[in-house]
Amino acid sequence: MLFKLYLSAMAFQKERSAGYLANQMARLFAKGLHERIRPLGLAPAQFMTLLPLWDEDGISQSELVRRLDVEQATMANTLTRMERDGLIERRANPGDGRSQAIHLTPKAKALRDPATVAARAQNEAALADFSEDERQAFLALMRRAIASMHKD
Amino acid sequence: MLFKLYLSAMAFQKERSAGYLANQMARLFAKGLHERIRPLGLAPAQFMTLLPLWDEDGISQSELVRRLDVEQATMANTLTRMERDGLIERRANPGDGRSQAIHLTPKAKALRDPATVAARAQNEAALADFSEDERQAFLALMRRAIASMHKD
DNA sequence: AGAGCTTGAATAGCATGCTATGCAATGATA
DNA sequence: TATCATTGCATAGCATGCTATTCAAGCTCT
Repeated sequence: MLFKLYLSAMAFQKERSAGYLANQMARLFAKGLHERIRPLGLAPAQFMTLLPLWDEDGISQSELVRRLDVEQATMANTLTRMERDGLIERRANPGDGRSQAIHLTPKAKALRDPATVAARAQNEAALADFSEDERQAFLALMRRAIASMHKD
Repeated sequence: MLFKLYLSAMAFQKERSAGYLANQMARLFAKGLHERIRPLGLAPAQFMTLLPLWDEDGISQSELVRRLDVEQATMANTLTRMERDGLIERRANPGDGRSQAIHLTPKAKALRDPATVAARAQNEAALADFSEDERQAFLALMRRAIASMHKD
């Protein structure tokens, strides 16, 4: 197997790299979603942060970090921008002086339907020519890759 | 089909959203790659930018933009950081006073092998439990989603 | 030649993410 | 109870990306 000796010198083809394609795909998803929800005054990370809050208002920042799997500092900054934009309020948590309860404003509550519709439309645009089986397979493969990288 | 009427009000489940999974997957790829190439003094976007340059030294910024599909402003900033880090030089292009030829330093040329090995290792970590067929299918599905979003 | 369009880059400003720190409120334990 | 560890957040600093703007160099066309 002589070719194995030359593996490290072989051209690294980005079109065949899962990481390269994942980056490009994620940027296109974010860009497309941003265009669709910009009229609502939302940015992608704000939409993502609203998802758990629409289901359960008043959870803490640390709970959001757990559910969305981003770093605490990232969430703190996103919440600051959402507060600035009138989407959330940080209220003192009576039970624990360290944590704050994140509450949605009426404005944020009203965005649930249109924002959800926009996000579904973006997913549909990406998977337009996928069959139902292909969609399920694609989601399953992404979940496995995520789980595999999470192990480290 | 009454349920259709309630589609917009249905919970948007992030685990079933291709865009959400793509974002999470891309972040994990970038984080893992960054850890692996940090000892080389490289960041992910710098590695990506080196790929076309290792194949063809001296191309222009606009050519890099075309090959890597990022915005011109993004590339300009990445190149500024790479110049700062001693990876590239911007030289005047004799044929066209507007463009500059991007040339690799010996330091950048020497990083080709170890950086390529690191990137392959990250892809392998993500796809560790994928069969060869699954890997090919995964890459093909990502390329199709990218192409579909590119149409807009 | 001169006006106007096109192209290649830089810069400003902002959103997302990450790591590293620092700090205050809790909790656990000797 | 005094000390130490843990937990919840904020902030600083930086890398990537994007849009919008500006500027200079080339090109076109009359």
